[in-house]
Amino acid sequence: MNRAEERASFYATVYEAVQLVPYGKVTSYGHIARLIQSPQNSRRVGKALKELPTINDAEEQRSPYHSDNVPWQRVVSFSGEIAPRVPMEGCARQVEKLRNEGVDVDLLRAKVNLRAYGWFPEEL
DNA sequence: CCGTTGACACGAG
DNA sequence: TCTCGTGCCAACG
Repeated sequence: MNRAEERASFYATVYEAVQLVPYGKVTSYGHIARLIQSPQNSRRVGKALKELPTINDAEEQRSPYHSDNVPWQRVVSFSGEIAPRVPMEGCARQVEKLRNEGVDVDLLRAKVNLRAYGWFPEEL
């Protein structure tokens, strides 16, 4: 497998795992990494989500995964904090999406209570 | 080859 | 709780 193929494979695995996170629940980047048997790659999970195409770009990129069928908003930091990013707009969208599905978000800290909304199964 | 970056994790204090 | 330091690892210049 060359590098591009390895990357596509890794990303697809990440997206499939993220699709398993239940509506109204959240998990962490590190947990997704563990679920896909790649515990050292939590940072890369974030990278994969960052590069998740929009539904419009998906077709052109031949990608079956896009921001409308992968619940990217359900992945947060290990502390429950919603990862800040530039542009900050993305972060705000994540907060809104979570609130729309009933997840309480501490708006001041941009943080979710993992004890109430966390989803951390040992295995798939 | 090296240094820097980044939607991260985690344990010490 | 919260701040820091350290570990990780692909991607880029």
